Amino acid sequence: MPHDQKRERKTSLAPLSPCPIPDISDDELVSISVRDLNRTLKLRGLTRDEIVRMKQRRRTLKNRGYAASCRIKRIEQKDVLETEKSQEWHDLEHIQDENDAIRHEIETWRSKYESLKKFASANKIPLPPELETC
Amino acid sequence: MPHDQKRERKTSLAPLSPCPIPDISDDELVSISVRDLNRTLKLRGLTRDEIVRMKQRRRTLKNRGYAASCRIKRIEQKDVLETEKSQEWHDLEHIQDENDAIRHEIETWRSKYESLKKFASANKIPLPPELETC
DNA sequence: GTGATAAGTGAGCAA
DNA sequence: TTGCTCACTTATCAC
Repeated sequence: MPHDQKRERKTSLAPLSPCPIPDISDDELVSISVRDLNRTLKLRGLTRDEIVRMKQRRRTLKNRGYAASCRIKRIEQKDVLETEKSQEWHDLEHIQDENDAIRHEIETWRSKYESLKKFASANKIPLPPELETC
Repeated sequence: MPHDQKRERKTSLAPLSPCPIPDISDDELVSISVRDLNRTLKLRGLTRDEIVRMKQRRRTLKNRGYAASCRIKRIEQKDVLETEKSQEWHDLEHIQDENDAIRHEIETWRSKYESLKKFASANKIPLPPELETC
């Protein structure tokens, strides 16, 4: 069995840099605007180093999300390709059937024509040259 | 321009654990057998900790290779899908043309048949009922 | 232990 | 700064 389930980290994510502001969750940190983040950081009186680490933490969290979208996108594109391929296969099959039906129809008309020719011939009915073709 | 060149790490890879045996290259480390590795490690009299680190380094290097194959495989599979899709498209186009040609052929035979019918009708030639169809 | 793959990290490009 | 994607690391899973 090639492992079907969606895999999930059992370990807590790398701690990143320890968060200097415990009451800002990761979710908040990534969604807050830069402007608001700066204001908050300033209000809390964080050191420059702490600020840098918060910025980096934010970037990392964002990257985590980008990576996820990137993987999802890849899977979807593959899915689209497979769907289109399958659709084309059905189209091909359909047109193939149609083709067979048409070939059969040709045979019908050709046969009708032959019958008339045979009838003419059997009854010694002369046909004009342009109708003698074939 | 969406960046076409094959990307390459500019930074030296994560140093992993500092290599306790400078004269074993990464290439050698991944290709050597476990048996030989153990022998070498023992001969050099490495500490247990150093041995563990060497083992981990080996595993990481191997994983690096696996990841590369995995990426290549993914790209190739996508390539196969696209190639097949393109092939199917050509097939479809081809059979479509064929279809048109056959439809045209039907018209030819039907027309010949009609001409004979018209000839019969114009010359007051009675046809047996089974040839009157259509 | 080996190989494969999902998720996460960091670098570099593009906008 | 943001979003994406590549190469890489790590955790897991199957064998």
